[in-house]
Amino acid sequence: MAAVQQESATRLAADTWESLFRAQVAVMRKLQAGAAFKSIPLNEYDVLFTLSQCPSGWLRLNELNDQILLSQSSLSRMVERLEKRGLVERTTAPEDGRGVLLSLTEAGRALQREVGLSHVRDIAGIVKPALTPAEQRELIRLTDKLRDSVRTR
Amino acid sequence: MAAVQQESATRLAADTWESLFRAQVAVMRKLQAGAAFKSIPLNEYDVLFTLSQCPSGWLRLNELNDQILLSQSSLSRMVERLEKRGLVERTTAPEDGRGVLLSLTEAGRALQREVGLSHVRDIAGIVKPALTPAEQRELIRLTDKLRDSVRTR
DNA sequence: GGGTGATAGATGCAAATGCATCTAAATTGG
DNA sequence: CCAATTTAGATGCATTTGCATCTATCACCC
Repeated sequence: MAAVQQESATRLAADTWESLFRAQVAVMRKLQAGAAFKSIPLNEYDVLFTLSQCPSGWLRLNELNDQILLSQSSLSRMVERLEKRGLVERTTAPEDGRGVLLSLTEAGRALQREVGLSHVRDIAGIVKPALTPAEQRELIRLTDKLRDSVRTR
Repeated sequence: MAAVQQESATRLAADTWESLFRAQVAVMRKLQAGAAFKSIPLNEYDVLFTLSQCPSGWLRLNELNDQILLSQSSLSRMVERLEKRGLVERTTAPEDGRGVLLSLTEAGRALQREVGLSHVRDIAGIVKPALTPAEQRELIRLTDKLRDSVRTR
């Protein structure tokens, strides 16, 4: 009996992830086809966006890496490319000679804002007709809770 | 007033996607670090899994492509690799000479089962402590609803 | 039925990715 | 205070990815 409950709890957890993942794939496909990402790939936009959200304006490379689904080496090279294109600025961290601090340049901030507007429009076009505001708030609550749990263990 | 409500509804939709996406990234990071994916990358497992779920056992390449977050050409080549490794079988579709039908070989099915077990364990270890069963069911309802809405428009 | 356009996959090629490894800076332990 | 370990990020290299394009089959329509 306990084994059965254990089994179905595990099954439920797997179904939860499966559903979350498939929804993410479906939305992502739509977004990538949308207008916002002709100018810049989603991964790169995500870097610009994350930097734009950062309160101090500067973020450590490894902290950025936690937010982004990319290996350390790939992120290192992507940031190198973004710097070469003048969208991002790099400095060695003042308190840690190994570390690298990143921030948006003015051009990077401008591009993020521009793409971001278009991106938000695309998202709204997908999410608003799918879920009521109350459902959206509940979904935020649940996914935030899930993420917090992952980060703190 | 209407403009303001419009504005905040758009904002809410963007926040919803943001939260869903970040949760997905956080869980995915954990999963990729887990034991299940030493033997096979997640993308490839996803192909095996999707084929294993298919009722008839056969799936068209383009239908598979809808489920998987990969370009058509990348999927084409990945399937080529999987075939070369003896995990997947290809046939030309009987009713459409352009189409390709896919199914798991016995080896592919065995690998999917093996990795799947380990994968499900990893997922349960992440999801169960994060959300109650009721919350998980609600999350499934919302993400299914979102995905259905995306697919039908 | 034959031409016209659409659709399913494959392929050449340049760019991006990840693994393993390397360097340099910081932390730890004696 | 120095050796040993850990951590942050960069780099060589093989693999994977996506874009553009190509081929082959199918669908449409006059």
